[in-house]
Amino acid sequence: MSQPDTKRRILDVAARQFAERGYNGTSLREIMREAGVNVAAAHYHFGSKGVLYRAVIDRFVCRIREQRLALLEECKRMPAESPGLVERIFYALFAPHVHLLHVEGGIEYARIIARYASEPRELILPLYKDVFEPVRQQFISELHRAAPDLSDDDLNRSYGFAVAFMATSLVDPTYESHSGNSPIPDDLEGLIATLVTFAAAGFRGLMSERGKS
Amino acid sequence: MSQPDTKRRILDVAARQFAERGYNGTSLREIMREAGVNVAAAHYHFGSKGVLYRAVIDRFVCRIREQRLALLEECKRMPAESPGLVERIFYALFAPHVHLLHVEGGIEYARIIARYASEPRELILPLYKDVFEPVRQQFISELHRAAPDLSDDDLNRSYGFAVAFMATSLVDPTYESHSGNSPIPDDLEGLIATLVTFAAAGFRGLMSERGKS
DNA sequence: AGCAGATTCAATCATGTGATTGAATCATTC
DNA sequence: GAATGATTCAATCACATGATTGAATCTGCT
Repeated sequence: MSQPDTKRRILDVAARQFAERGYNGTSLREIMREAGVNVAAAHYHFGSKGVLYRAVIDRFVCRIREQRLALLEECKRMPAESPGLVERIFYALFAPHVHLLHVEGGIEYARIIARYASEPRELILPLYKDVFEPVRQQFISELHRAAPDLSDDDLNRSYGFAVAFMATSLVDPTYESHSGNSPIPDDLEGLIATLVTFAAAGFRGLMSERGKS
Repeated sequence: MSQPDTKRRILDVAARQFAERGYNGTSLREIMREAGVNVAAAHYHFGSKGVLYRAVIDRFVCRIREQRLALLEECKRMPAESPGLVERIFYALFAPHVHLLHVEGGIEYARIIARYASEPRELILPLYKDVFEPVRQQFISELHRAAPDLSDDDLNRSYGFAVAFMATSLVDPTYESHSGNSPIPDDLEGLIATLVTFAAAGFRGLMSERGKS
């Protein structure tokens, strides 16, 4: 390679711009200008804008999936009635995502994921089928084991709630305008603890509410 | 007017398309084609694409704000130690939004709000300052009254969590692919109850967690 | 040195974009 | 029924978009 690591530089700049303005709000030309490369290089290395988008995500999505499933595996070895099981399940969901923020490029990934549901369907659907849906099923079945009385609908909703506020809490564009701080604190472990406490308590709230009548 | 209610038809079609593909994914030409009107009509009636987007939102955003503040007013008249106060606060946040789904055009509005944070900054920032931020402050101060020991950070996070999963739970594009159902159930009251239970329990979980050490 | 394959480049294609213009059409009022 | 103002229209502007091409350049190998 003449330029050192052109491909990597494209990926870095693309990640930042996709995170900032979304897929439709970002143009290949703008990416390549910031990366200092010709527009054709993007097509040479990736083939199309859509493939580039997917490549940006693929740099992180697999590692985080592995970490989640590994943590979930530990949960599976716990008895269903273990006192902290629900907390551990949500920890397995949140921790790998939050820990990514201390990794180079992790913030960009988190912001891309936060706007994931708003991106063009044809872009996100294959990603969902390949990666997110299998993970989701594992979590749902583990949540079911922890709360066998909850309906499928309640389980699906709870998981959706957790994913939703995990993703958006890290990137809330309004957070800085009311609180002075960035939505991403220095104390990542504290943030994870807050996420886990809220999600587990909410989930347990549903459990006891359904147990009433 | 020659065509009956051209302006209204533009707003309806624009709402559907903005909800489906977002601001950058939607073109004026596509809107006007579906509405059966000339492109220039959009500029005649609204002035620009950005103003049209704002007009689409403004049709609903005020009514829902009034409803929220009215419900919150009732909370303010309750003593801080009232047993169901937290639930009523979150009810005031969720119910007006969910009830919108039974109103003509309400689903489109909900979907637009769900992708709100992903839209271009210059579009959403004025809307946030004008409408969402004042409402947010009222809710935060009421949550503070219900939980005086929680830090500002916890209050801000809790409110952000609640808004996040309220908005996304109604429009999750993947919901139909795992559960058979639409994310919007027939039983809106049941959905509201689920949202309230989860949010209030999560919030109370934070309260008791912070009270420990 | 010279070859071959990988990489980068400027230039261009076809299409789509928001916006604007000025003429045509409509509805209303006197 | 003519005049007036509101509305709609086809046509066009200036520019941005993703993609492609073929020539130039670089790199590593013999």
